Amino acid sequence: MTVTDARRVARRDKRRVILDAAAPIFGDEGYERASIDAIATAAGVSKPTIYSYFGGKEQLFRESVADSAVQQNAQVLEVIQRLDLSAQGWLASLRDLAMKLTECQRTPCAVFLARMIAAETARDPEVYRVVRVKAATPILEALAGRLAMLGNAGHLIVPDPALAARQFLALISAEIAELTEHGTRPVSDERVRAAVSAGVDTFLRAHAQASR
Amino acid sequence: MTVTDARRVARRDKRRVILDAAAPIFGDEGYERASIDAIATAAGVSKPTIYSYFGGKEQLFRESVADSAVQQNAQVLEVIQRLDLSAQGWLASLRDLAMKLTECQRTPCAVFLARMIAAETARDPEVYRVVRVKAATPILEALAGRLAMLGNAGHLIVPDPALAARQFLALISAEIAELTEHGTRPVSDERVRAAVSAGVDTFLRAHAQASR
Amino acid sequence: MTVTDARRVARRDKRRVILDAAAPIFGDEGYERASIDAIATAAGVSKPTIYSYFGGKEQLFRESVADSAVQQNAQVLEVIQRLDLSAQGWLASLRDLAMKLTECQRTPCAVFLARMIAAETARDPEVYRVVRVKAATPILEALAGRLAMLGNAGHLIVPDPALAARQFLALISAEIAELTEHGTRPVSDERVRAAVSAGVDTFLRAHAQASR
Amino acid sequence: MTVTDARRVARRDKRRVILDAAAPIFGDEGYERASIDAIATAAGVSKPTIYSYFGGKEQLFRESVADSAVQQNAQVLEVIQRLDLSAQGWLASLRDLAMKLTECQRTPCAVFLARMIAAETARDPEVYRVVRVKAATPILEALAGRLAMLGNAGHLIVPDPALAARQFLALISAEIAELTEHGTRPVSDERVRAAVSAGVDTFLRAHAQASR
DNA sequence: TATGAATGAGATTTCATTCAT
DNA sequence: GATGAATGAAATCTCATTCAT
Repeated sequence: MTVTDARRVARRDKRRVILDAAAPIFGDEGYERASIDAIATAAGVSKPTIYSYFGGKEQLFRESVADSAVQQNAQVLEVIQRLDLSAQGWLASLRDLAMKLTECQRTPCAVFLARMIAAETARDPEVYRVVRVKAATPILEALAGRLAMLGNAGHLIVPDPALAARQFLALISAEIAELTEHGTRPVSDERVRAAVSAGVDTFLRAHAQASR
Repeated sequence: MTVTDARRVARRDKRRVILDAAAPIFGDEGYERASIDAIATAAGVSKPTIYSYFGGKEQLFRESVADSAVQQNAQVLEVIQRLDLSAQGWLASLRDLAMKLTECQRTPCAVFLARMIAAETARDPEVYRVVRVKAATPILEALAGRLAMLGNAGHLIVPDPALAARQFLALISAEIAELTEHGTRPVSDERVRAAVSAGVDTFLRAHAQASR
Repeated sequence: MTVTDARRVARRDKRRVILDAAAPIFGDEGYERASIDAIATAAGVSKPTIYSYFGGKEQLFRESVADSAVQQNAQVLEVIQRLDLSAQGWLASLRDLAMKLTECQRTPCAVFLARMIAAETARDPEVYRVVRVKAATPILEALAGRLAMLGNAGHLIVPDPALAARQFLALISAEIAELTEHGTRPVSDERVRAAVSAGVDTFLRAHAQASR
Repeated sequence: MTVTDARRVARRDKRRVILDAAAPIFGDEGYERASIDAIATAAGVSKPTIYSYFGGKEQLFRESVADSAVQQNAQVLEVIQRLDLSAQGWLASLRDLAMKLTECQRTPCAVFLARMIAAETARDPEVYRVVRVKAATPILEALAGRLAMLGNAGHLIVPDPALAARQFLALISAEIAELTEHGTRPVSDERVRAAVSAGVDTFLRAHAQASR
């Protein structure tokens, strides 16, 4: 490995350290309240270092959002790909998928993304766009694909898989915000499971085969 | 009318003027970026006047949220109460209700509330709570009541009206965020109508009578 | 009593009420920190009333100082006039006078005056001047007169009574500031008495007749 | 000298510059009227620099008082240590000491301290305490020690040196406040000398050997 | 390259003072 | 004559950003 390579790796490492420090602070405080000072301290670097790596607060923020979106995407895609399509297993596996997706949504990373989209998209539409490109769309497409497979296999009626995917996500989280008081109250897994299940039930009823 | 009454009215009017000026600024800029200066200028009063009426930025913000929640509640409740329960009318009226609710959700007032809940609840959980008490819960209960009536009338199967209400709202807005790119892009009524309709369709399929 | 007279009395009463409210607030907070609002509330009147009676904060302050000086003067003069000049009584009476003067110095009114002179004379020399005219000089002259009488009576040697008066006051308070930590600590009468007595002793030694 | 050392020196220098700028402004204006802006301008630095060095107005004030107390202490201790104890010299030297102490008391630094104690101790008792620890007590002890030496040498009768020290200071300044109208009027050295001398005379009479 | 030091700009908040009733 | 309401001006303090080492 050459000296230059070593430097490039060091750079990448420090980028990672800064991004990992930035996300929870942006997530907890919001864009405005989050101070570069706090991020620098948390990352164990000095402020000018952050400026040299990212250029400014806004850019750091965007990269932080994009980075979280990528992480979120990877996590969720893996979950989706595990859906069992077999005749015996698909139903239980779909319920399981719903729970796993809900867990992913309650990850600090996902909470951060959701908050930033809601809070900062009006100020900077790029925030929404980057999350859509790096997470929302791939996730929806993957989920739509899997639901289509369930349709093809004759387990469900899925005339519009993309729509079904969106509705699936909407239904399984329909009760979550109220249940957790927007993330300000801890809730037992039991109750989360019940809420998610109710969403899956409705989804299944809406897409059931006539015979069922 | 006595002098005191006149003063009380003047006070109330000025409160209104300030609240009306504050909501869009908080909504556009978020709590931190919104400056008292800007709100004062928009309201046509001086900064100290705002402090004398509301005590401080945080209190003004809370009152602004509460005020918007009350307005939102009034608007939505009126829409819900217009649901036609008759055998011939209920289906078209339910579709119409879904559209009207969606319109209410895209009102500046509702956009403001949604953004503030997402952005500021982590900082101040009271934000979520006041909106729940003054808007979310009454709206859900009213909607649940109406859906129950549709159940009683034999038009739909509604074993859990409160759940059905939440899912109804979730389904009709499942596609809206993506469609409008989180409110950053204008969208034709046509496309909104299609998105809402798809949600209603799914809801109906999930709650259909066996005979249908 | 005519209507006009009644009004004049009412005016004087309200002046008194305001002055009585102002002195402790100025005394506790200092000129800058004391707010007209607080004084108005304490006096049970509105701010504009204070402005109509006194013209402004600075004038209210000056009148408050002058008023306290007059009160202080009256109190102290009465104490001084009670000095017993008789051969048997003068010594005990002088000790008693020293204690009474010290008590007068620890009165809220006197503490207020002392603080205001030290704190505000640099900003407004008139503060010192008015206290000197209305309190310090009359008090010193009265005390000097009494000490001269003790000299004439042959009890003490007092070649310069005015100087002796100043030194008497200086000596009896030489230990007080340290003892009370500048008024921030309560101290037993016992210890105050001892400190004052030590001052009187020194004074007596310095002005003793040869025979003593 | 390393880079770190150079920085540490630079920091210390800038601290000094700020403290030197702050003392006269606090002294002239008092705590409340003194503005950080004015101090920053006088020191030739920006406001945030002051905040980074001292944390806030209150802390800057305390450090300013402590710093002045240390300076005052150094100055006065040096004067006291010069007291000549020899049989031929002590009397003239004591008179000289009294004058020098009076000059020290009229220094801007001492005026600042006296004013701040009187004006701000009620708000923050720490002000008095720090001055006592860093200046008043050491000075009194040093003076008491010297007076005790005069007693040991048989020049004066000094049964309680600490008390004698306090009274000495009280007597030599008994006339100063009135003479200078609390520092608002310039006074000839001649008159100051006479006032101080009168205090020393009384002190000497009170502590004279029987033979004298 | 990385950093300690410094700052310009702007935020909230307070207060003495005046106006209109 | 007395007051509720309103405001201009100024205070403290914070922060993103840059410079010099």
